[in-house]
Amino acid sequence: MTLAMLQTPPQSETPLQSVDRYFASIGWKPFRFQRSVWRAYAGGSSGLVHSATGTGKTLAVWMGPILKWIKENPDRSKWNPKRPPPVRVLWITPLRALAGDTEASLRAPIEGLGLPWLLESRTGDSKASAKARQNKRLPTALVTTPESLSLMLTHERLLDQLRGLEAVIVDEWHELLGTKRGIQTELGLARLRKLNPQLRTWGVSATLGNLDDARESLVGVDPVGDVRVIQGYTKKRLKLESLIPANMERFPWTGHIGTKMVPQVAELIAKVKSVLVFANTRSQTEIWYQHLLKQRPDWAGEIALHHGSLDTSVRRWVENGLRDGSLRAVVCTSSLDLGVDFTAVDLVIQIGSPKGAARLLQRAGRSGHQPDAESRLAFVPTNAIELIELAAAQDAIRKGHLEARPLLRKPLDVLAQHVVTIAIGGGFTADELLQELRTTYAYQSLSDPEWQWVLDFVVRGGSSLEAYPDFHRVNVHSGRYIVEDRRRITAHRMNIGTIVSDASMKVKFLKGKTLGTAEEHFLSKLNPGDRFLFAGRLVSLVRVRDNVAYVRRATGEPDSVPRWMGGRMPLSSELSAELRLKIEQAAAGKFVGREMKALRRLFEIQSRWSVLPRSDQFLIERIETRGGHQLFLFPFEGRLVHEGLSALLAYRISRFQKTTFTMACNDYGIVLQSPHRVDIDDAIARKIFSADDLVNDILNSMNSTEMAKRQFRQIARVAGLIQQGFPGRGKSTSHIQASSNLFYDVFSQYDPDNLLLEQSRREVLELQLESSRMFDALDRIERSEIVVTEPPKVTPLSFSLLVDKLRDRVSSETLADRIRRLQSQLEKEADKED
DNA sequence: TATTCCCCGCCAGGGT
Repeated sequence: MTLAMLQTPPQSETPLQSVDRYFASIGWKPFRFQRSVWRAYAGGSSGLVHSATGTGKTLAVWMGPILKWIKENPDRSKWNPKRPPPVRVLWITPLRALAGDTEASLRAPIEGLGLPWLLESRTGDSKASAKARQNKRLPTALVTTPESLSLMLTHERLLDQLRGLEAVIVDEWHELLGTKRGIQTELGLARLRKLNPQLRTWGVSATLGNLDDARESLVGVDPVGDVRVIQGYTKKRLKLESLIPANMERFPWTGHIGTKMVPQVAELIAKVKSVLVFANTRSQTEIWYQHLLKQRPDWAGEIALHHGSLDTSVRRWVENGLRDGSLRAVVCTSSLDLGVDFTAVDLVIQIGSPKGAARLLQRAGRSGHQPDAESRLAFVPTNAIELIELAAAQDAIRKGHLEARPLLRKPLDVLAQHVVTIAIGGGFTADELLQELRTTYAYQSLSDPEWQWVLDFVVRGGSSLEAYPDFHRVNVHSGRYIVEDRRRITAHRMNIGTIVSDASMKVKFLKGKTLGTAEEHFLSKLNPGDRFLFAGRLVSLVRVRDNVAYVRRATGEPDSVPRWMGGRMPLSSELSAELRLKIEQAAAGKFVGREMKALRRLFEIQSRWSVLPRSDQFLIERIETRGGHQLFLFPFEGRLVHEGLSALLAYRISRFQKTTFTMACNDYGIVLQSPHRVDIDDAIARKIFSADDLVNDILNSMNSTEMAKRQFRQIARVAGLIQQGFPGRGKSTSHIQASSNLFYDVFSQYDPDNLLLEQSRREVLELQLESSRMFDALDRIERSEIVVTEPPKVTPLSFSLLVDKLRDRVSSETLADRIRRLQSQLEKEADKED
């Protein structure tokens, strides 16, 4: 920072001139959109700014309040850095790690303009003393997380200060949108607006498919002043390319690791200064890291790993290495999708399916992280078919068909938590709070009975927990809801938040260094002495004690790579739709782009042996193998939908054809295998693809109770039925699952109308099974021409499904059926021997 | 014709 910048602006300067001078000092000329944001802000508007990452949105929004303040305090001789103004701006960011970085980038203009503002952050990482100090007097601008905002609302004495807040800015709003964290943020924003009805709300977001939802949920249903949606810098240059396998003919039709591409990827990495290598899974990053090192042993120390199971200290070290340019490449999961400005990264490599166009765009934006720099992404297929996905993603991006983030519908678990939060932070009366809640987009349609139910739930535990004082969390005194018990207040504060972690154990060296965490599930299957790859090292298990797995370095080959559970990322519906169009183009003989040209031979095999379906066709392939009769169906709707569909179809067919099915699915299709030949024409005639009665049939076809119970664990946690204990020292998940099952059973039996039960069933349908997408898929299939082929061999499209099925058996047949069938086979064998 | 399954958050008020 130059000396000139550290001076306060000359008295003669207008605020805008001061800001221009600041921008000039960092070598930028403000973009037109940035000035639009300032104008909107000065005019008292709220708004949402969206564009690709690395295009100056943060500064655009931040400068609004700064300009306004300079204008209101023109007498610069009175700017006294020792007496910073009271709190004025709250900046909310979804990542703890981002809070520090954000603070640094917001600080630059404060110092550059010589403002007397105090800027601080407050997250779970902050020292208790800092929080205590802030509780007495908040800084002029505070960077925090949604959870920490919630926590602040439990401190009554903070509320008075927050009344003086002029602006609240939510960064990376797309990241929170459509999640319970986003809902928690909405509730916090409503509270802040209640404290100061004139509050301006601004959001910063990547471009996404449902900007209207993003805007409305950000500002609430009755915003003060008008609301602008401002498109940021649009000229961000983007270069997407695929690494085409050197020998496409020999490139596997299936598989998801893609190590055949290691030499080509290493060559690419060698050509540039620093690279982010994104993989879809943590185990994949471990495998690729090892293979890259094997390919280039001289890169030891220059390449690193980054994923969510690694210890924080390791991750910070890696992030710093990227920042200062000392690392050549980092193999990571979406742990590096957000945050941390790596201006040094000049290439992003994506290994395997990007799953969605918006995600690909976001990742590409991690390179060339400056408005005038070009983002470069190289896609590395792990199997031949995947090349279609990049072709499809390019089309989706070009057409602006980016994924929408569907909003959640008034989840009552989050609401129950928030109500207790408000009761702690000074209390409320029922009508008053209801009015406030209905100003949020999420709860605008909250009905009176629902509201009564929530109040009843936090006051006396609902109708089934009345006998247990532990669940009488809120007291009512002459119409005012408050929490008096200090222990209960602390317990609530420790459990604020909507993220429910999986069961995991620390992994440590015997000497004490922590490597990270791994799933209980994975570690429990290992025996002492078993070798596995973890945190980029080969280690062997020594023992497990007190929820810690102790390991030592090992040599040789790994026996296994940890498989972390976790969400399954299905292909987005937008990308699926583009993919069906690409296949249709191929069917018409159009092969545009390097990816499609490379796939030409594969597509020709597919059409020779079977058919390449047009987008108004639905392909079913029937093949007989040693394993039995196989039906391959290709909705191209993503894994989650296919899981639901496969169970649904098996259920519907078995209602009128007596057979049992073994099923498997991937992002493209479904395979149903049966010991008997299924009369598919009959099945189609009997409307197995009908969307009628879908929900009932889904619930009957799957173990929906078990799914609901698992979903209920999260709901019970968020709603405050289960305390997970001190942060970082959570109770084991098996313990939490056990108590959550208990609640589930008690409610089912004694309180069947409990709205949290209803919520868990709904979340299973909407979130786990994507039932609305399933509905759309069936609707589309019903309108399509159904093409049934009998290929002579397993086709390129079917092949990976066949392999998946061998690996991952999901059977619809009961144990008894299976035993009977095995028995009859054995009898046949015996007959032959006779 | 090998291997699959992201990420994120979180307490603490009273004496010198």
